[in-house]
Amino acid sequence: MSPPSFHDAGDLVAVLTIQPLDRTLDYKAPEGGCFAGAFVEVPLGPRKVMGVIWGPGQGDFDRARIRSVIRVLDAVPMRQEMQEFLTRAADYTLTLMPAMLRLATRSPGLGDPPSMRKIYRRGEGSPDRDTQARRRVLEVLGEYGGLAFTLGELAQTAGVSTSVVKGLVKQGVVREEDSPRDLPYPHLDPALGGVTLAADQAEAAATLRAGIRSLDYGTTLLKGVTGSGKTEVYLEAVAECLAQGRQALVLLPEIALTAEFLKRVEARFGAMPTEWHSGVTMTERRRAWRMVAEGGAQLIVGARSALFLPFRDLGLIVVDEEHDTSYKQEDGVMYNARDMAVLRASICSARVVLASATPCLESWANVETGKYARLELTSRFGDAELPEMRAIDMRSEILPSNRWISPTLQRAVEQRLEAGEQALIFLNRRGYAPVTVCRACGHQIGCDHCDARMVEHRFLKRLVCHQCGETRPMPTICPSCEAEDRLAPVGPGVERMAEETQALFPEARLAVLSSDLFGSARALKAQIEAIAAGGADIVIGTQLVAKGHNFPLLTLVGVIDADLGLQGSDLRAAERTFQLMRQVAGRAGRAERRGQALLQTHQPEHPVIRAILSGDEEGFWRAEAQERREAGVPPYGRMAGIVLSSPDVQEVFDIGGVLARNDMPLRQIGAQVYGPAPAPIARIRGRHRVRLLVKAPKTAPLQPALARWVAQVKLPASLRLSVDIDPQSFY
DNA sequence: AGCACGCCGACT
DNA sequence: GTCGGCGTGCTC
Repeated sequence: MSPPSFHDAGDLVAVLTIQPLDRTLDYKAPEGGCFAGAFVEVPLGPRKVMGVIWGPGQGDFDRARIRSVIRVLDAVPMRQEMQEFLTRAADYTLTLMPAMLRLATRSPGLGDPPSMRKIYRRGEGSPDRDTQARRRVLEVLGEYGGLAFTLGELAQTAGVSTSVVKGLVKQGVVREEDSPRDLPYPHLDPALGGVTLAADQAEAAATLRAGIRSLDYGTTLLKGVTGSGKTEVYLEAVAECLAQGRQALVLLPEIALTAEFLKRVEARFGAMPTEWHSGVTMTERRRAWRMVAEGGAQLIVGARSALFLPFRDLGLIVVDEEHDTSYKQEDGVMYNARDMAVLRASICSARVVLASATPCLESWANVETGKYARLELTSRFGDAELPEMRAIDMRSEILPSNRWISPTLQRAVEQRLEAGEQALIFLNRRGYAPVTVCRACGHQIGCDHCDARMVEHRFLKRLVCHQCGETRPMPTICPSCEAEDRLAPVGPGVERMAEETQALFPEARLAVLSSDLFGSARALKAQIEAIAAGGADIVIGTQLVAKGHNFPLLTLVGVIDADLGLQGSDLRAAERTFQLMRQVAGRAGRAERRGQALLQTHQPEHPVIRAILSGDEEGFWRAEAQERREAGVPPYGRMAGIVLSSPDVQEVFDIGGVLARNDMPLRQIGAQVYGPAPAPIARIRGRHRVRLLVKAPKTAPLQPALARWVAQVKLPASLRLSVDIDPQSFY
């Protein structure tokens, strides 16, 4: 079915632009006509903007004032399924269409003609004078029969200067041609051998392969403990998808994980896949975007934004570590990549594999209702067992003040060091100390722009606001009472744990893994590899270490504060703690040696801690599901967060109050409003923030009701309103 | 998002 | 009388 075309004189087209208007605008079709989906440039007021031909014109605007599309851009037109995906994603997240369109056009130079470069290949005849340098150039060209080189490549391979090549070009012996700079990616061979799969892996892989062959939509939760070989299994699904000639997408929660994954893909398919994330250069990004559209990229590995790439024929989306909270975009367009993956796949008849050792409750619930299929891998690869889990009851440990490593944990670390093994000290808190307090007046140093405390980073010798990123040098004088040298760190962060660990084990080699200590993903990756190779005795890390890195020598995990995530009244606190603790514990004992995880806790009888220790996963989820069902919260009810922000405190509370009082549209669908209350961070970058929460029954049409509700109130220009469907966290 | 239009305070 | 503050509204 070809897209509608607009080729007659006087044809009107509706154009969706990337300007934040909540509707399309009519234009006259360009000279030479256009098809629906074409990327175009249109005049808008005094400017030219990019847009997409969305369909036939509405015809509700004064014809005399309608202007013409300026030109059709040289890019593969947007497919109908992408239009549908963007529309439905916008409806779901209550986002204006132009914002969705911007997500789908994140390619540099989208409108430019294909960028060209000079390439060199064998021409006719032989050179006038035969020199050694010239002969080498021709040898190289002969050796790689017919292959083209860039000037630099050719000169370097032949070991001559570029002027030799230029000389040969002049005589026509070497031919110079223009070639598009954006070339297809190397071919991945799905038939190339993988590793031998264990019985349960092979069975799961066969099921996934059959799903791919169905050419129909379907989502499968692939659950397997750390080390059970989920990656090998879903790579089989990728292989089947590539064999069908369709494209595959693998989403990873963390850029730092891509390097390791790329290597595994190369080992499995004989070439590197296409990368897409914030660390990819502009040129590579342009090539990737074009090749995804043209079909010159078979497998894309990337961050959540890769969901909006212009796939030609997408057959499979893998969401690795599907429970990971970083899949939820929290600013700009607020979407959950896991849910959007399912939506996208359902539109283009693709399969989805959600892989995790600790799936989120939403996915469990979807399995239960039959929306998702479930596959489980039980055996750990190489017969490694799950670590032994034990609590250290901090109420009976004797510790000096400002110390956090209990004698019990200290002894355990000692034993591992003596055995030549690695230990991990885990604390999910960056920096040196979370609070800096003045001993003279009790003042706690806070950020000037946010209602958050400044965190001391001794490594940087600065105070850092973890909310807005604002930093300032570590003061020596209390900003409140001006007492000198009375500022003291309170509480532990990883940097402080490193200090304590070094004092306890002066001989040990330490490595600190915290996201803020690395300038680049590359530096982090190098450090991780060094640790894996035995370059450290004790690793001290934040949740960064929980994310799927392999440390084969690591046999002990000590969790400094297992209660940390249980504080606050966050709906998902229990779930998060359970997942994080299990993942961190999963770092221990991968190969031959069984690992041990020790959890320092003040409440060993807390149901979550007990569930973690007993390993009764099903029991934990059953209890958690029961509680949420009773409370009518996700996944058994629906929620939305509305954040109002303004430089004026009075204004946010006033408007928040007005919204709360005019809740008729919500009451009509059986929903309730809570608030307004100060948002979790009551002030960010000088803007005061107020939050309202909406709770609705599972089947209620929440989004249209929210839209009607918000539309009742006239918002002042200084006030910003953002709607977050399915918020991840709320206090 | 830009950018113009438009209605009220301190200046040549 | 005019220049310019940024609140409000439009862009096919």
